[in-house]
Amino acid sequence: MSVTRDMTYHRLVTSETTLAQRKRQLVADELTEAALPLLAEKGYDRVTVDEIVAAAGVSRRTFFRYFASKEDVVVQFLADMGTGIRAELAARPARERPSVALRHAVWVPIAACAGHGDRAVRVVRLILDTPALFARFLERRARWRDDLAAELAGRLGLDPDTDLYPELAAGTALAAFDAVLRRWVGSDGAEDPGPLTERAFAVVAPALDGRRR
Amino acid sequence: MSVTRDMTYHRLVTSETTLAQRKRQLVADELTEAALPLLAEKGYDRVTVDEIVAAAGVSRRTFFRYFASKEDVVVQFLADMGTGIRAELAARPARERPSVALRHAVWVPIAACAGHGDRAVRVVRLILDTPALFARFLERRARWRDDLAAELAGRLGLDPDTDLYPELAAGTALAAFDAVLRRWVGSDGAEDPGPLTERAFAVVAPALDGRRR
DNA sequence: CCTGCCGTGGCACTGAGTGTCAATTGCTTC
DNA sequence: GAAGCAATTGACACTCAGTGCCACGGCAGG
Repeated sequence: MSVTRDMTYHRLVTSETTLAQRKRQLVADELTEAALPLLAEKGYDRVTVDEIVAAAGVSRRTFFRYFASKEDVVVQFLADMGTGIRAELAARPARERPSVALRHAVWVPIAACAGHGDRAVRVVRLILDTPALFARFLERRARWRDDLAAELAGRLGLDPDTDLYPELAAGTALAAFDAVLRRWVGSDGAEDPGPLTERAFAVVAPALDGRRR
Repeated sequence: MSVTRDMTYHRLVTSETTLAQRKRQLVADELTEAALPLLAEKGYDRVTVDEIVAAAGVSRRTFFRYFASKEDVVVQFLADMGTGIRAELAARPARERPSVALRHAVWVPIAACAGHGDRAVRVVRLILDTPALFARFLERRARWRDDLAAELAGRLGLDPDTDLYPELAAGTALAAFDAVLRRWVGSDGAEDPGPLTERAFAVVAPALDGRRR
């Protein structure tokens, strides 16, 4: 990206993020803040990009400099979650049972949702109910699975090309994630996702911890 | 759809499918036959719908009467597979272990792919490598999961609103499906999907057959 | 003051997808 | 065989997402 090259020397480093980066984040937030209420109220495909940019007060062209597609304005926040999940798995103790380590990894995005209350419920519902958004979400999820599988293979010293276990375990853990997410949004955020997650992993754990590889 | 109402009385019923339906299938096949080589060779997003219809000898407008989107010309065949999977699960003996019944259900689309040889390899590779197609594929897959979960709940007498098991089992079985499909296409169709499927379900079975619900 | 850099807006263009209508085809009925 | 009827098709126009290009304006440093 080569965001900043020369500026970095004299100023900041104090805040870990560049001024330009923060300005960029500001505009991106402005866009999403303008978009989400519109999309939630009228429905995804009944809102045009022109309406969004009009509400945000920027030009149409600028929108596509911040988001690669109309879908991304809703879904992009999932991107960094992927790294968060993998990081959590990497941070778990090496000898911890896979079912426990994976449960903590998957808990990262669930906690992020639960922490944002009704706001997150509305966004997730929008995603799950809009085919185009749901498809993008599943695409990201597939990348999460690959990340988790790679991390698992590394932690267990397995060859991911030979052994089916890593991607099966990752896929199974994310199946649990799906179930929890759906229940949670199905209850309008009322049901506590913590016990839900434990119940889901109780069902799935025998496959994750089983000795048969 | 109300395809035919009056005609059905006097003619056919012999072939179980209407003449109009077969004609429709003929045009649809013509389109896919024209599209797949083009897409496989040049890459999905470097082929326009205009090129496809030119190769097939129909108008652009007709294309969209047969396929709701450009993606569907590649992915549509997955739609009927969904019913096939569920039907297979419904046809399995009632007391068969879930891991076995689900393995047979998931074997339906795998066998369909394996039966079509190199042709299927190319299509599946195209789908897995093209983000837009992959996303659509995952969307279908999610519907498979819902179908399987509903069927499982029925067969086991579980309440799908209370019990997490049905959708977890369905999701886990499809995680196995994913792994097998990826290995199979990764080996250019050389690896036998049969043993692969058995290995995958051997890993996953403890969760599918476990008593902890 | 000038100069190079960057973010932005405006504009034109491609390509997917849809509504509408007129022409055509095929099949029934008189 | 001719008129009528339903369904399919092709052509045209239109909306909207997404992209390339260029010109304008602020803002740094010399």
